[in-house]
Amino acid sequence: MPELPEVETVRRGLTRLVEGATIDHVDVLYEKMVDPEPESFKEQLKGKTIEAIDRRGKYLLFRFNDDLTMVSHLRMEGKYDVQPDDAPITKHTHVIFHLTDGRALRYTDTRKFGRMNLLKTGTESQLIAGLKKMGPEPTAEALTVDYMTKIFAKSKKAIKPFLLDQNNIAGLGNIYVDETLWMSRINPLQHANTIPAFRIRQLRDNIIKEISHAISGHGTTVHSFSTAYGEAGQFQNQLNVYGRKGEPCVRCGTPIEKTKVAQRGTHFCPACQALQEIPSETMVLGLTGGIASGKSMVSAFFKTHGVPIIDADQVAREVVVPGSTGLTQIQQTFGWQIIQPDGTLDRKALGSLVFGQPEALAKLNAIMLPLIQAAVTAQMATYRKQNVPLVVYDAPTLFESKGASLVDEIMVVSLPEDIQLARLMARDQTTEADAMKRIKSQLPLDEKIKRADIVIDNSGTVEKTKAQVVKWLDEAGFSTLLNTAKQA
DNA sequence: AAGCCGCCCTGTAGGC
DNA sequence: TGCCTACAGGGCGGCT
Repeated sequence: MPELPEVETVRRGLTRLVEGATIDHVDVLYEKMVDPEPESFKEQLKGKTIEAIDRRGKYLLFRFNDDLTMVSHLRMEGKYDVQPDDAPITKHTHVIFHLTDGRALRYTDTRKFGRMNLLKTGTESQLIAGLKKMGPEPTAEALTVDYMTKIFAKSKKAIKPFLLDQNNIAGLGNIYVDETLWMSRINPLQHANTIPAFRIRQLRDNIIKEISHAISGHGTTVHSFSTAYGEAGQFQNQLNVYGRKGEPCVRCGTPIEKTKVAQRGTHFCPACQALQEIPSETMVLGLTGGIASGKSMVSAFFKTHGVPIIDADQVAREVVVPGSTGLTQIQQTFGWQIIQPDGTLDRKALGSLVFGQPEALAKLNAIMLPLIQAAVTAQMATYRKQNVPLVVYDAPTLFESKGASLVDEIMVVSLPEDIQLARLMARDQTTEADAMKRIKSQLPLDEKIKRADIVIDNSGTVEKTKAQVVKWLDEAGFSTLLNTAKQA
């Protein structure tokens, strides 16, 4: 089912194959496919040369000499291919453009949904209903934050059919809508006018990014799409939710669900993309990274800009202070030996009990993780109530401790392993073997990067790292925070 | 006016 | 094995 990236892939392929070619004559085998009626359609195209092939949204625009344009929509299954003129025709071939060079450009379409309209060049944007009202192309230049904000405020529609509507944004279809909503953590049923400003911005960035990546990957092959060369696209290997019903969410591990929204099969993660009854304008940024990666420095940098920090390590200590239910549960599970004479938790003793003991560690996690999650969620709720624009959740084990679905965006501080090793050895005065063991005990960096929205490269100077954070703050719409810090 | 639904088509997967 | 139904989904026309 071609969406914009597939149509663009077809356009590029066809341009290489038939630009400059001249039509000898045309056969129309399925009359309803063309407009005007076949006799006039064939007559007008006789002897015309293909000067260029353009695209607008999911429409192809064949430009001929003498101000003639053919608007072609592939709909669900339409395909073009170029064959020697005498090659046998297949069952679902409906239109054949015989070229003067002995080849033929053929249009095949099993379900006959595609349409071709022939008209005077320049009139197509008025005469073709779909082109007349079509929204901007999903590029950084055409799809502005201002425009998005304006159209979202005006519509009560569920976001899924809203994005499928070509009058709002050109080129998105069922697959890329599911994908970009997952990337942006928006429930497909969320009403457009209830989506907070920071999420609109995320969604815009993700749409632009996803469409351009898909074009680079020559489109997605699901069911039947193939390029003009008859090759399959590559992008289906990069889909995160579409067609992945029941498989774990790449980000948080919750099984992907499939439902029906606006008559369309709809895939989403029920944890990451929860429906927001009372949408919050507060954005929570999850900050993580490997040991000695420089995450703490980035966290401190946010703090100097007045961004509140929720510190996962600190919360983990708070939920086991003397008298807490957390400490009681741990004592009941592991015995009095983990309680010090002053009533506090003996971390060293507990550590040695669970180190290298998967079962004991699982028991400890079963006690700790829900307590930490509850405490963190409560802190987030407080900030939301105060309408704080940005909060950072600083969590070294964000993914391992199931924190990924609690946050709105994930930033990973990244460092090549050799530099990380050197920094860790210098910081903690440990041996190489010991430092390596600790690095290897964590989720691998490339796995974290795969699940991240933003990666901060900390292999350079501190200033270079900070500059990347400043750039993100600016692009994410928090430039006022930067100004505040400068004045302070 | 905005939003919802059925229709256009055919092949295929899954249930019984 | 075969028959039946549901499903795939882009865009448009018609209805509320």
